[in-house]
Amino acid sequence: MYRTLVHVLREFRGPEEVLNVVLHDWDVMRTYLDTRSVLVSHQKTERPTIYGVQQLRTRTFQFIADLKSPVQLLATAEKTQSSTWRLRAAELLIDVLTGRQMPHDALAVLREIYRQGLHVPGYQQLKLVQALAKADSYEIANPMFANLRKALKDHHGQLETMIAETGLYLFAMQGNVRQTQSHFRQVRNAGGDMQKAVALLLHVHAVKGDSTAAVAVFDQYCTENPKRTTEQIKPSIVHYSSVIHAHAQRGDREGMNLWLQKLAAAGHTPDAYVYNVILKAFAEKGEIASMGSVIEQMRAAGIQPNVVAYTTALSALADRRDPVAAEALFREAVKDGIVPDRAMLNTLMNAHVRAGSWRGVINVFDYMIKQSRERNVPVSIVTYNTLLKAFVSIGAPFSTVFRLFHRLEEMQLRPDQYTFALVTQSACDGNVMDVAEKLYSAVKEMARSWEHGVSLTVYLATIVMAGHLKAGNKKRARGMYREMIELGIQPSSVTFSNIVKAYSNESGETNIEIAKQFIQELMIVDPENHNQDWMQNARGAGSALEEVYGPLLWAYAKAKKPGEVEALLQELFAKGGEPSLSNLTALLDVYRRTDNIEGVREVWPQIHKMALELSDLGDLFQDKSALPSENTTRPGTRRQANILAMPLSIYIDVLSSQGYHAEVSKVWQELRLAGFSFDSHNWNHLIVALVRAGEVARAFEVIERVIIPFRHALASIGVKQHRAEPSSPLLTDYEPDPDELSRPPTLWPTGAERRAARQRKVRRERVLVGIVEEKPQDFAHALHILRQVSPQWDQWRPHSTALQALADALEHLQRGNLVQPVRPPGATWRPPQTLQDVEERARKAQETLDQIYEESPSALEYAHRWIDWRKSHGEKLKKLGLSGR
DNA sequence: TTAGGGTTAG
Repeated sequence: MYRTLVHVLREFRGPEEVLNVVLHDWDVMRTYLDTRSVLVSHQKTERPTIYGVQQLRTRTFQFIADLKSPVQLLATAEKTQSSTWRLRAAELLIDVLTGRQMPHDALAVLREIYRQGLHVPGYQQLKLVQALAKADSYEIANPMFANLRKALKDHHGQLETMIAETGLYLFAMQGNVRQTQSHFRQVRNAGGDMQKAVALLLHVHAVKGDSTAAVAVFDQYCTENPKRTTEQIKPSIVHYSSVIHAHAQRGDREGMNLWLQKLAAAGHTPDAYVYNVILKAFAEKGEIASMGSVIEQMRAAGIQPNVVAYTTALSALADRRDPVAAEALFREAVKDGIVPDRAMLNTLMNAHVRAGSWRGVINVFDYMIKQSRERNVPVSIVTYNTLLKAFVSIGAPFSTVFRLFHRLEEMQLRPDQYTFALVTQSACDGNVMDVAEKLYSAVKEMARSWEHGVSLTVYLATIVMAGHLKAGNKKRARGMYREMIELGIQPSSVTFSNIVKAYSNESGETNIEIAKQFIQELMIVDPENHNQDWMQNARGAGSALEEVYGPLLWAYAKAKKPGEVEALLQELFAKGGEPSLSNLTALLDVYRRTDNIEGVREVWPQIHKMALELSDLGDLFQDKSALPSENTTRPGTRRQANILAMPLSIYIDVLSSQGYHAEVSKVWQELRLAGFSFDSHNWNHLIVALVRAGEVARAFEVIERVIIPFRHALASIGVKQHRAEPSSPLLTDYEPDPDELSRPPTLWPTGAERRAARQRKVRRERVLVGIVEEKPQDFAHALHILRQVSPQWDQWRPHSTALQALADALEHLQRGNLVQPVRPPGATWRPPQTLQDVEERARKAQETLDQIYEESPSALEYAHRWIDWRKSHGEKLKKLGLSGR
């Protein structure tokens, strides 16, 4: 009867009337609705005949959740309803909202009823703490739990058990091992639910990546053997999956496989959670192809990838700095029926942040703000942290970042450890180390009590230490390192990498030797002290080794010491490291610097092959055509497949300087056909290579047809001031503005450009004095401005080495000479033999000049400007030695 | 489906 009544009321009177009737008949209704009632908690297992109870409960909750503003309703009721009514309403609303994972709405209800001088029972509040913890809102959940525990400390029985269980949940989710263990004992002693308790104890070790501890807990408390001790339980799939998670978290694939086998042997089939843990392990290692096959397996097993699986895959694409692939996958997810949530949108936004796609960042952010207004749910600190990261990467002045940081508090958003890390990073970048130290101390102080939900991590300590190293203050860096050890913070491979980098980058043999010695000491295995814990991370020991050895490898490469590079690589591989794009490129570079063409020819194919494997994203997509194609003339929208850019520049440079011009052209074509894209450095190297090949007209053409249009297209993307309210989080949903591409290319520095540059400078200064205040409501405003004053397109220009080569060639042609190709060692060049020869060459030189005038007028102007500039600055240039780019 | 998975910092 109630089921029918509730439906009819909802249909004809709306959700408010549903609530009214439920509260009016509360004495009866609570039997069906209250979680603590016998009917609800046992109906599933013991009273299957009254299954309608579950339906009534689900539907009623759903209808009540449809209320526009529960807080408003309670506020109005203050004048019209009794305190009993209001209290019941609050309890019910909190039940409904926590149950539907809307803890922040539930919190608003709690605050309102508290304002009215009424108090909700501890049960609902503890449930709310758990829901907040599940939503990662520890900064709210922790103080709330601390207060509740104090207020309820005299209660015994059920509530006491629930306090212990809530604490267990809260600390397990946060990875607080000590508190989790202590609450686990409390739950056990109070006779709480051991299935849940063991799962949470396993979970805390999983979060920490401590697989040894997880296995120990499993062995102690779980057994498939029916003869169990009183404290043992029969493990469920949840327990197995936590142990798998623990292994995944430290990048231990063998351990994962072993526990997958155990899970299967116990009669379980991997579910969505298990698959997602595996997926995450591959995502961390950047193994896109493996992720593709896991997703395929999921589908074959009848488990459709859900929003979590897609978010995991998106984060792998964000790590690759590939926002276009991320957008394509996001689109495929939506097509697949996924409803994107906050985490998924944050990940998409982060993909843009990592790639420096500022327009994409602002678009997703604006979309999320719009959504949050419509749904009346505030945007979380995670989103603001991601935006803050954009400010830090674009190089926003510290004053700007600091203002934004303070604004967060005004907006009642609590900064967390990520926020502090980002602001501290900005302080280090701005070389205000005393401020960085102060921020560090503030976090250290907060971390002393768990209530703040902020912990002092290896990230923050590494940021500050690296800041001191970059400022050249080794003494303070050492101090920070000592403090890490004293506080029991395990330094990571990144910490060590920064130390190695600092010494490797300094000139002088001693420093490089110190760096080498430092690594040797790190590698000494002492099982007693567990002193190699730094190697354990989700990306695996190989990646940790790579991070530590990397800076030294490059230092030896720059110092032209191929023997040292080779020896170090061998050592790295012997220790368990693997050939990577980065370490092979260091080897390629040292061979280039020492003119070792055989070495180059040996390494390049390995790099090429590796890049092909790494850049293959196809497996991730169901629809293989979902990825936008290459070779579009619009640089902002190309898939970022430029992982080969640096080794390619090195390779081209070697080949062309040794006279192997046909090979340059061959490799360029091959890579283009394979779908790789080239960056500005590649094109500039190609210009130099073409001049070395005697192909001067084609060298000019590269500037005319590639560099200038790219520069122009990228520059004009920043021109638009207007920010429309986005209807989609995807940039690719917007038609490109035809104006952006059709405007004729301009040269720098023409009058107009110079004016524009001046304006940018003025605007940048306005940013410095606090553009943040201009639109206080709009957090992304400063980024919107910065994006325009900090032009990423500036690298799309002819570099000085390219201009130098072109200018030389031009003058050579103008004197009537042909530009002779560089020849391979041993090949001979025949000088002109007769007068006819000379005339013929002069005629050809004139032809080339004509062709350049005809086809590349803008490029030619660049070269002329360079020649003029070189004449006036010739002496200075000689002194400077005309360094590289 | 009230125990487990995804988002942000070096």
